[in-house]
Amino acid sequence: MAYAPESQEERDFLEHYDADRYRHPSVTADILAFTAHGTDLRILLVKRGGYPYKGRYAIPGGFVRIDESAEEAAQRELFEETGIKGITMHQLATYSAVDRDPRTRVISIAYIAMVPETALADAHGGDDATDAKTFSILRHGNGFILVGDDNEIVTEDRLAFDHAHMIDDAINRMVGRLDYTDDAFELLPDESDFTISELRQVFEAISGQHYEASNFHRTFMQRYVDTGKVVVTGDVSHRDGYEPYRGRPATTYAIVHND
Amino acid sequence: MAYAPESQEERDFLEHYDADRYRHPSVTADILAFTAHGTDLRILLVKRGGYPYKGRYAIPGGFVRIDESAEEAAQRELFEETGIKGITMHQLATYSAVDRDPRTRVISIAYIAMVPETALADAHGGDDATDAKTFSILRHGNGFILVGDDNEIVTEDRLAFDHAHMIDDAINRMVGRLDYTDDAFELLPDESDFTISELRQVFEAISGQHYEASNFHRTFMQRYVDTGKVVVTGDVSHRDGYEPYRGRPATTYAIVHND
DNA sequence: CGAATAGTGTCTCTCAGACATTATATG
DNA sequence: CATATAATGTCTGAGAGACACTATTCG
Repeated sequence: MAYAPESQEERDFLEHYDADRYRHPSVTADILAFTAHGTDLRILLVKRGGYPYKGRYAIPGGFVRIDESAEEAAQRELFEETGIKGITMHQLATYSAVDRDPRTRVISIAYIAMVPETALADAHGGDDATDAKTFSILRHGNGFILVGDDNEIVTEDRLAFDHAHMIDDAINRMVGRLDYTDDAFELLPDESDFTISELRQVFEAISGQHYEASNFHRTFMQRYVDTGKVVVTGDVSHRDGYEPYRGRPATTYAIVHND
Repeated sequence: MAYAPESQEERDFLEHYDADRYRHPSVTADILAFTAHGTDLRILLVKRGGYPYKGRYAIPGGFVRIDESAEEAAQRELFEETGIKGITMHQLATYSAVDRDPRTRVISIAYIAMVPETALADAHGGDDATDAKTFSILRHGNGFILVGDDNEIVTEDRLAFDHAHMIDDAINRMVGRLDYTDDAFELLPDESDFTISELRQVFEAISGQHYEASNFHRTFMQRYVDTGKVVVTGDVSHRDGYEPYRGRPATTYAIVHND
C-alpha cells in the first residue's frame, strides 16, 4: 500500500505540499454501542460534563488524531470511556451539517458497536464523561424514548447535538442488516453457549417485533445449523442467575468462527 | 436547529473555543457517478492532471469547505466537473486510513450519484480535471475491469488512491439497495417515458445478472403499477435513434413523484 | 410469411407466518 | 397433577424462477 513517487519532481511536490492553505474542519469518531437486555435494545450514553449541551446525554466519541484512522479513534474512545477493547464495529454514516456543533465546525464519523451486556456492566465513564450508562430504547411511532435502569426518561429532543438522528439511523441500519449478517450474535452474553430463545430475544430486541418461537427455531436450524455456522455444544441447560427453572431445558449452541 | 446557550458562562466558553489546538485532517467529498449504457454499468472518472497519481484515473471530488456540508461539497464538485446539478445522492462511506493520500492526511466522504446517461454526455472535465470520461464496469471474479468507449482498459490496480475499494463498495451497496429502493429509475434516460425492458436493462446493469423478461414484467406490475408508483403514459412507442424498429411496440410508463 | 420484441399464463419450489401437537423439565 | 418452555410438524399463501404460449409490429 506504500505509495512510490515516480519522479524527483513528484517527490518535491509531495515534500512541499501545504495542507493548511484552508481551514480544516474538526473530525470526530462517535460510537453507538448497543446491547440487549432481554428483549430490550439498549444504548450506551454519557452525560456531558462540559459545554455545550452540559448535563445532556450524548453518544460517546472524540477527535480523530492526525496519526490514526477513524476506526482506530473509535476503538480508542470506546476503550477510554468504557474499558471495552477489540469489539467489531461497522461504519454507520458521517454527519457533516455545518451547524451541528455550536463550538466549531465538526464532522462526525459514526460507528455501530454491538456488544454483550456484560461488557457494558462496568462502564462508569472515563476521562471527559461525567457519567456513562445504558438506556433501553422504546420505539414509539417514528421515534423512540430512552429509559434508564433507574427509570430516568430521556426523550429524543433532550439528546445532545444531532445524536437522536444518529440513533434513528443506527436502528434502521441494524434492522436492515439483521437478515443477512451475523450481527445479532454479537449481542449474546456468550457466543459459545447460547440457546435458541436467547438468540430470538436478541432478534426481537433489534427488530422491535415479535418472532414466533417455532418458526424462529426452524429458520435458525436451516440458516445456521445446517450450514455449519453454528454447532450444538451438546449441553442442555437452564440459565443461571434467574428465577427457579421453568420448562424443558434447551439445547445450547456455539458459533463457529472461521478466521 | 439553532442552538441556544443557556448561560453567560456557556456563551463565553463557545466564544473562546479554540478548534485548532491540534492538527486537523483534510476532508474531501468524492462522488461516484454511475450511469447505465444498455446493460453496462458505467462510472465517471477523471484523469489526474497533477501529483500524486498523475495520469491515473480517479473518482472526482474535492475539499469540503469550512462553510458547507459534505453533501453540498459533493454537489458543487460534481457540478464543477460535469455541469450536472441537483442530482439525488446518497452517502456511501467515509475512508480514513492514515496513508491513503501521499500528500497529507485526507479523510474522504464518498457519495453515490446515479444519473441518466445523457447527463454525462458532455462531461469533459472542469477545473482540475484534465480529462473526464465514463468507463463500463465489467465484473470479473471478486473485482472488475474498466473499459472506456474508446476501448481503453483500466484495471483496478491502476486507479488512484483507494478508489478501487470505493467502487467495489459502491457496487455492493447499489446491488443491495436495488430491491428496496427506487434507485434504478434514476438511471433511466427519461423517468417520465420509459418501457419495462429499459428498466430491466438498468436492473441488469446494476446487478450484473440476467432477469427473465416475463418475470420482470410481472414483478414490475405488482411492485410499481399496482401500488401507483408508476403510471401508464398511454403511449406505445419504439425508441428513437436506434436501428430499424423490431418487434411489438412497448407500453411506456412514468414515475409518480409525490413530493 | 419469418423474425423480433411485448406481454400473459402456468407450474413448481422455497420461504415465512399461524397454529396444533408432542417432549421434557419444575413444583 | 398443572404449568412452562423446547422442539416438531402441518397448512397456507406470497413470491420468484423456468418456460410455454399469445400479441403485435417490421420487412
